[in-house]
Amino acid sequence: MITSVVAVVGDVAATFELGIVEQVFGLDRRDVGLPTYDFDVAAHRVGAVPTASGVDIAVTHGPERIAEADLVVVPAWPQLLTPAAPSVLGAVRAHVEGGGRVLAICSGAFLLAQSGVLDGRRAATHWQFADLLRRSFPRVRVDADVLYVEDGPVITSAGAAAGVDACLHLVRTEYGTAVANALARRMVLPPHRAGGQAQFVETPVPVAEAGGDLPGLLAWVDDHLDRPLRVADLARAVHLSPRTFARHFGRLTGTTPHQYVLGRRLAHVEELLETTDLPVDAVARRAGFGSGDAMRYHFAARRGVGPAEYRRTFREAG
DNA sequence: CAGACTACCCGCCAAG
DNA sequence: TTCTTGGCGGGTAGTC
Repeated sequence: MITSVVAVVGDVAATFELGIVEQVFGLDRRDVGLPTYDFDVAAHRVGAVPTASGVDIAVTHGPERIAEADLVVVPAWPQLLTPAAPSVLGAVRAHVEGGGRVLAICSGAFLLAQSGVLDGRRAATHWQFADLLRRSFPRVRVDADVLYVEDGPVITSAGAAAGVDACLHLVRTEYGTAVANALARRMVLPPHRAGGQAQFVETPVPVAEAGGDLPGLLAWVDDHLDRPLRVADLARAVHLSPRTFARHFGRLTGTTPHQYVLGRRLAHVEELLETTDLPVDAVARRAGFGSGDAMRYHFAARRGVGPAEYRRTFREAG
């Protein structure tokens, strides 16, 4: 359970990325049933921190705040290879070694890499910096093609907006799909941005631009998950050949039609497990799986636990 | 849980 | 020429 969150900034703060973290962890949204956190911003020393636009941020906490946090977020590290203060790096390292979680957005992966917590781990960063990160920290397994990566206690994400997906993913793993969806609704994000993959997401972000009826089709799929939804049928629904449909689908969503449907089904399963007492087999059928066995197979593969245990965990967490 | 059957999907390529 | 389309093969993932 995460109750205390600290965002770490350096000599220059990135307002957009910091704003994402503030939106997710810094605002009181108890009115819609969302959890609240003790949220602070910390730097290597207390005082004014400039932003790229010249507006200063007043930072009132030093590195010692990191030790109190359950979650450390690095919204960005615009200094890239410029080393962070040893006190900050040490605190981040100790935090992870003590079992704490960290989340980096965009260039924030550079601070984590400096601290050593990315050694041997998969990591994402902005595509613009992926090569630099790889060359500078050979022990980090940089994945330039994903929105975000979760490797043990460490989550790293690509460019700024992917930080939103990473934050939602973290909230989902800590508090469940229902809470993450409520947060997404409050932030006016489409629910399917909240993907459903356990370890990493290839790019489950449908972009509502050119692509004919695809966005509409995705919404329709979400409302009819209990149907068979074969790829050939979906292709016919938008008047494309299966081959062309799959190509457009991949370009728009970064995943394949079948994998997308599977992801949506699993997300629905999670929600039903959390919010209803339906038997597991009934949950499977409602989510479009032909059998409980088929559903358990995928659920365990992506979530690491079986559906029954998943439900028990969330019921106990209350 | 193994095995058979089916669906998926990605490289390839000819055609428009 | 360059780009998109859509059929095909066949290895793989998914289903029962």
